[in-house]
Amino acid sequence: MTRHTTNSQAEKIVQTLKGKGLRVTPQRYAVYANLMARTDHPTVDQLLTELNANSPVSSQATVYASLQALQQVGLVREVLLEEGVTRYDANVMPHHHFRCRQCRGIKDIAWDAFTPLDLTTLSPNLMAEHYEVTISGLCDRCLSED
Amino acid sequence: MTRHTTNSQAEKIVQTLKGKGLRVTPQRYAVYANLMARTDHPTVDQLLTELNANSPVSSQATVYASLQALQQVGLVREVLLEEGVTRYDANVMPHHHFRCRQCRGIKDIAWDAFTPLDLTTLSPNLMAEHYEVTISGLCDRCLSED
DNA sequence: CTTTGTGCAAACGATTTGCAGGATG
DNA sequence: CATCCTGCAAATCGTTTGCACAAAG
Repeated sequence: MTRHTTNSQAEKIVQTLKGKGLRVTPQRYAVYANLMARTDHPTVDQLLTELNANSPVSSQATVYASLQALQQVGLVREVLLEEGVTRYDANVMPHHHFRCRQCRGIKDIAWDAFTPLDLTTLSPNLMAEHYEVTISGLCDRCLSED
Repeated sequence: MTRHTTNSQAEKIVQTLKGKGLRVTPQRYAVYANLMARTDHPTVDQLLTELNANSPVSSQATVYASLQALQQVGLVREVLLEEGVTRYDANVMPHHHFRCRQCRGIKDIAWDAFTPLDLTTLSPNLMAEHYEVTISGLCDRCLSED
């Protein structure tokens, strides 16, 4: 029994990649599986460090390439909430983000946490298609640490 | 009569800078005045190009320094909506952003365009202090150009 | 076996930094 | 006139690219 993924989960990830027309390489698999297993939207550096923590799995350039490939087929997306920091997220369903102003951590907020906004009244000249809310404040951990 | 700013507007900007404890230099003034006069959240490059369009006003390094100084006293803020692109905004009042997925242009959306969201129901463990909405779609120009 | 991915190192672009001379209050 | 700002060039950081070899289907 592996620590983070059962065989059926692994197989599911392989099928997802194949279904999108991506070749399944150990590196690509590792990047996607890691992103799927976490909800903290890591940076490339964090991802790379964790992948290679035990044994070398992927080079930096390949992580970049993998993320680009995954992004192009819509399995992964970028999260931009902070200057100079690009984070990646395997949750491509619409959702909101909470960012702690102290520890800079990020938490997903369920899409239905809010009553849907009415985009039709925005402006007759704009075609609004999608929206997301970015919330800032203090997270549970930083609140209790005061 | 100048094109973009009357003398009283210029004086107001000088007073704003002084009020925040910033020395008023031609470069700093130019950066802030330019940002105040536009609503399109330019990048450093755009800002620099426009400032020096007629006569040399500021170096690149100084624009960066000016923006940093202005940001620290809360007269200017960053807008991050696109990978690798940092934009600057002299409108520090809370407001939302619309981003056109075609021309990549950005429009401000008034704060009261939406009924206020209820942040209290988010989670008992988070202290949500602020939020902003990011909307995407097609802007008026791109809609009519189809 | 053909196509695509990987890893390395060099290249790149945006931002930061060190420092000497110049302007501000 | 003490302090802070400016401009230049070099340094830095994240990301991309060129290319030879390796792996996937």
